[in-house]
Amino acid sequence: MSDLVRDVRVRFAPSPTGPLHIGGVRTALYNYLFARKMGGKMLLRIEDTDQNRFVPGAEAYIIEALNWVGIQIDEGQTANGPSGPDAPYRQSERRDIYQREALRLVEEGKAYYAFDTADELDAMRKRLEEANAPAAQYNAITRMQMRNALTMSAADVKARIDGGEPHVIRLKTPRKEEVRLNDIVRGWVNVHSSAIDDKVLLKSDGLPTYHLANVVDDHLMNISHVIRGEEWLPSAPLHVLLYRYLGWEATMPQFAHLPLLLKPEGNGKLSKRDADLGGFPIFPLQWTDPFSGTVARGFREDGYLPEALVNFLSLLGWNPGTEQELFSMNELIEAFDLEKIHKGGARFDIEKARWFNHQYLRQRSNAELAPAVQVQAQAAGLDCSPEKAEQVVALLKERVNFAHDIFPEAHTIFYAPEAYDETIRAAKWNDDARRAVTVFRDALLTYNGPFEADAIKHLLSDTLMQAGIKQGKVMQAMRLALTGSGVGPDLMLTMQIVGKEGVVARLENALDKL
RNA sequence: GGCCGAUUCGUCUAGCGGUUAGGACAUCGCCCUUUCACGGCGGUAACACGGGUUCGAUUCCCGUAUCGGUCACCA
Repeated sequence: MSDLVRDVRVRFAPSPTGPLHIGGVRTALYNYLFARKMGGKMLLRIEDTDQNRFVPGAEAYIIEALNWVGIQIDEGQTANGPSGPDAPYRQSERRDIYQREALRLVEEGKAYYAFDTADELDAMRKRLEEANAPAAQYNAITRMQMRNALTMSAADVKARIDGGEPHVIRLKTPRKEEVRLNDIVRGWVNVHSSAIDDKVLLKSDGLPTYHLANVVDDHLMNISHVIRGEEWLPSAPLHVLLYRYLGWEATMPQFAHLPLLLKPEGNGKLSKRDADLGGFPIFPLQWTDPFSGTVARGFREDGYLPEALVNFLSLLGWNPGTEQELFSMNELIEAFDLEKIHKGGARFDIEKARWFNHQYLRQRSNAELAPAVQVQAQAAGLDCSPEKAEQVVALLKERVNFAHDIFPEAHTIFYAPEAYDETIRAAKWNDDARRAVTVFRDALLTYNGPFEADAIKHLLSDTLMQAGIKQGKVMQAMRLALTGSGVGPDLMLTMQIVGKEGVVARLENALDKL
């Protein structure tokens, strides 16, 4: 580790093989929080070195998803193309660079050409397994039985390459060497080089594998910290070795391997299947698979607010050590600290995400939420003014977790009751109740004041008092008459929104049917 | 299986040798309220196990168990 003060530069480097997994979103978030906290830069690099797994639309999806959650990219691939001094940012467009470095390793004797076919590799692994070898790998021992530059003459190798025979470049992993790595999250990790095999660096299609590409790019892009998922921990020592062989160890980035997101229950890491089973999303945005047409739900489409998702995700694997639970993005940036990232995996509990959504939903203004109600009302063929929508929001937003739950919750406002709750009717509908509804209706008929909750409340209590009826005894019945239900939001406000004519009509209908 | 890593309430977590082991979600109860919800208050609930080290271990070390990751010309 260097004591040199180095500009913080981090990258999020997803592979465009489909929609971004929620764990990837968290990785991106942690990178972003750290970059902002340190006054550094956040890069987005597209790791598309596997042509077979390329999925159209995936890159655009990733960019849109990051944008939606509020992660700003300083350099890298954007919706408008590459932006920054190290372009291009798609690895498929940087193949010359990787080839150059791979060749350099070959020339320096740190890597070598290999010509083994897939079948030959399979046979080798099978043989080793049957021989009960601890691990079936292509390494310092087995490579001498394979078809590569170490077992062939230079002339033979050259002839094969010149003749166009498919070949890869493999790392010549040292036989005995302790590789150490000081991970910010996990501390020192030691791995013996015998556990690292002769990984393919450059594939036969001329593109690099992840290992080569990420090391080369992180170096060239001056990445100071590699913050990535724990699934990379086992290959981190290999990357250290690569930095060393490429002569870049002095400026090697620091590593921080993040704990995984686990299934809500049971064993294993969080998968799409868990999401489907649990009825919740696992992708930030809805995704339509371009091949099958299958649609996967997204947090955004499911009604989650981006700030809620961010807050929820931020606390899955990290905690500032205070008892604060609600954090804006800026507060997260302020509080974020790589040292406080946990080591253990975190189970994904959607209940908590819902609670966060509730918290942020209630912070949104009525005007912001009103359109959601209007759209649903109109879709249901109802007339709903912006003013009415706002009133409905004001009345109900604290009762729900999602904006789209407001309209259904407002059912008793938009629709006069067609049926009445039988239990409440049996318990509360009596002579006093009928009389209360009658006198209130009569009072309403002659009432000319403003039809607002406060005024309605006074009118109601005055009327009931004059009729000698105890208000508490009949309110439940009044609610039944007005809404058909025994439960619901504030009745006076409900009446205000329904309007005087509507209220009178409902009362008369109740008198008729109850 | 080899290698690497992890292990505090059901869940997310605080804790970095001495605490009545704290908070949040969920759950239960009470209060508020004409009802439900929100909100407020309170309750139930955890240091995986076994050895050490120490005056003293949730905390440090070693085992065991369990879980996870990884062992591709995928990332």
